[in-house]
Parts: sequence; structure tokens; C-alpha cells
Amino acid sequence: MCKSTDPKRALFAELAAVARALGHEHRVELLEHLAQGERSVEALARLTGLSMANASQHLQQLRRAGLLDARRDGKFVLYRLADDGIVQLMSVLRQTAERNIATVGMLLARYFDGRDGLDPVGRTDLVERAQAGLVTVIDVRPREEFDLGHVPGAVSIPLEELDARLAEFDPATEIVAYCRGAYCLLAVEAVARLRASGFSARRMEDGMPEWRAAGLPVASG
Amino acid sequence: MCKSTDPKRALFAELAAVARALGHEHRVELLEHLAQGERSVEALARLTGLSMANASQHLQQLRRAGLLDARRDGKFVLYRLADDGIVQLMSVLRQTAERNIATVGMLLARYFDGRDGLDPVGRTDLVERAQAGLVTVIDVRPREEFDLGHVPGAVSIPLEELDARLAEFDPATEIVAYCRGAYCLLAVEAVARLRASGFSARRMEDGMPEWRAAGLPVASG
DNA sequence: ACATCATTCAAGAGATAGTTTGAACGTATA
DNA sequence: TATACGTTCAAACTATCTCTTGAATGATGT
Repeated sequence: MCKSTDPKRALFAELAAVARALGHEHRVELLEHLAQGERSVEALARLTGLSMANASQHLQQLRRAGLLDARRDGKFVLYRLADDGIVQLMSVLRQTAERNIATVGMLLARYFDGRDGLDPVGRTDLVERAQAGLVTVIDVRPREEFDLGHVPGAVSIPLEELDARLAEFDPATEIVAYCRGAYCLLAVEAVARLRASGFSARRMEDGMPEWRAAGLPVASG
Repeated sequence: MCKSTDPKRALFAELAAVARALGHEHRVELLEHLAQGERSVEALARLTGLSMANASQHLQQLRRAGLLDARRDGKFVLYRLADDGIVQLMSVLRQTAERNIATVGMLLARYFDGRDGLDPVGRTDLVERAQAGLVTVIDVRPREEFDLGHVPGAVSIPLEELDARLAEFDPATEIVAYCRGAYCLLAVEAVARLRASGFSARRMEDGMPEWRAAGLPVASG
């Protein structure tokens, strides 16, 4: 049998260490730049907007994980990918992210689609108008995110349930949809589908994080 | 809003979020078990030695990253991989780790050393050769895992039963054993015992999760 | 209703990671 | 030798992650 418990754990730890090295936005960005060729710390710091010390530390972390090699050339230290396979790793990671995170796939697929040219609804007064029954506010994020906090009076309708639940809406009332925020297009998609079904629908500006940051009331549970 | 100052940054952040979900030893181990099929929290906690609460939290983290789906069945919550592509992601991650981290290579070498130095059998053609009677394929995982899906034509012989069932084998036919995957040593152990008993035996490359991910036929029940 | 079991939640202590700051190190040019 | 510049180091603060504990939730069976 897998008398492997010990060594297996060690292998899992190594895999996790490599994954953890990829687990920071700045390091992903650095790798993306390095995929195009050797770069100095200074060049990378400039490209990413990081401080030199910060960039240097992230690069060393990537090197410790075996993802980068470094060599000295004059006063510069040049970093490069340790292996072409790392490009493949990034590529598979991106595929997984695109399959699994609605945000990414929709961002890439429909960003320039012009589906949402119309003006979004502002945050102010939305709660009062919702509670007065003048508009229906729907939260199209996954239900777990709704549970963690949502606009008071909003109804949770994850995007995948939307088509099945069109009957719940009053055709005479305008629908306002919102989602995660800056880069999330769930609400854009929801508005497009609602309009295609004949409803009056608009998108709320930004999303939940901005709502929260604006100090507006948040309901939960 | 969905219009971004920098959509690239958002993409990097999503990639990093997925990678970070893989960036912990326990979560890698959980994924490795889930690659075999659906499992309850209790089963995973037992398999990994984690407390229920801890296992639950790691599983929820993986689900939030889009790597797992969960469904309720009676009093159990069953988790499974959200996508077969995740097996590929793990596989590429493993390749990178093995290429780049000396310790991984050393660990693997130490474990397979002397027991299974010889080349494993590839997946291709294995089904035809098995059905033509040219080889005997045995599945040495526990029977529950066999029932959830196995290589067509394979015989279920959990490792504990192997010694008692040696008489079932034709000494003239080569035996190919497989188990859970790259880190599972069930098949290595089986091959070692079969060879010690005078049979011609080899290991199949990887295991069931990779077989499934390769789109090859899977028998069940 | 009640008890039971699997799972999740909530809160807190302890550990780890990220960023900034300023100083130290190495290499090149004056 | 002295100076400039790219890079790294060290320390400190903050934020985030991990794990444990004990209670709450949800489904099942008596």
C-alpha cells in the first residue's frame, strides 16, 4: 500500500510550494513579462510599477520555487524563466481560471461587445426605490457571495438560474442587476438576457465591493 | 465598473487566486483524493487526517476558487472536481515541480528506486491488448474506487487480496497494474510482489484520474 | 418532538506573507 | 580612488492565512 504517507506529503508540499509561488498577482505579472524574454529587475519594476525592492523580493521568491533563473550581466541581474514548461503551466492555469471563473471568461469574450452602452443606475437612492417597489434589485452573483452580504432588498438570482426564473418578475417594474464590481460582467450578461426577454433592465454602477466601500447598508444571511 | 482601468490586472488577480487555492499542502492532497471521484467531507477528513472543520474550510476555499463543486446527498455533502481539466492542471504543476525542484526528483527516485525502475506501460492500446488477452490488467485500488470507474477489462484486486489471489493469474501473460496516479504506490507495491512470485508484471503510467482526463473509456459498476 | 450525525460557522491565537524604508553590497565609469 | 547605479538585505508594521475550539445549522431516524 501506499506506505507513502510520509513522502507523499512531502511531494504535496512541493507542489503546493510551486503553486504558492504563482499565488500572487504581482508574481503572475512578472512571469507574464518574463515569458517574453530575459529582463532586468529594473526593467521589470518599471513595467509593473513595483518598487525595486519589492520586485526583487518577488523575483527571488519565484527563483526559490525553481520557476526562474538569474544571471549577472555587468551591473544588471537578468532573470528568465527556468524552463519553457512554465509557459505551459501559466497557460493551463489560465484555461482553468477561464473555465471556472465567470469573471475572466466573460471579460475576455465580451469586453468589447458593446452590450452595456446604456447608462448604469447610481447607488444613491437605490435602497429607497427598491423598498418602495419602484424597482426590483437582483443580485446575480453565486449564492455564497450573496449570503456574505448584499444590497438590502435585493433578490439572489445567480446568473445560471436567471432564465428559469423570468416568471418571477413583474414586466411593469424596472429591474436593476448588480454583481461583483469593477471587472465583473455577470450583471451585464443578466441585463442583456432580461432585455432580450422583453423586460426593462439596467445595471447598477460598480458592484458589491464598491457599495460596501461607500458605506451603504449591507444585508446578510 | 466593468470597464477597467486595466483588465490585464484583473486577469492576473484571477490567475493568482486559482494558484493560491492550490498553494497549500492539504488542499493539494484533497484534490488528489478528489481526482478519484466524489467524496464526502468526512471521508476526506479521514483520508487526510485533518479535522472535519479544517477539511471543510479547505474544501470551501477550493470551491470558492472554482476548482470544486459540492452537492448535498442526505446528511452528506459530496465534493468533486469542477472540471476534468483540473487533473491536467495538477499534472502540469507536478511536471513543473519535478523539473524544477531537486527535492521532488530525489524523493521520487528514492521511492521508485529498485522497485519499479522499468518503464511503465503507456495508456494507448492498453484496452485493445487487454481485450485481446495479451495482457491482464488489474486495478489494485480499494473496491469502492474501482466501482466508481475503472479501465475496461480490468480486474479488481485490492492490494490486500493480491497475495491470496495469485492463483488466478496465467504465468504466461504479462500483468499490468494501476492505481490512483503518480503519487500512489499501490501499483508499485503490487508489481514488486508479483515479480517476487515469478510473474511478469509492469505498472501502467499514472493512474485512473489521468486515464479519465485523457478521454479514454471508463467502465463502472 | 427529540436525538444524532455530518457539516458549517464564528472567534481567537499563532504563524506567514507583503510592503516600505534605509542601509549594504557589487560592478562599472570618472 | 571615488562615485554612481543596480540590486539585495534587514527590520518593522500590517494584513492575511491556518488551525483549534465550541456552537449553530440541516437532514435523518426514533
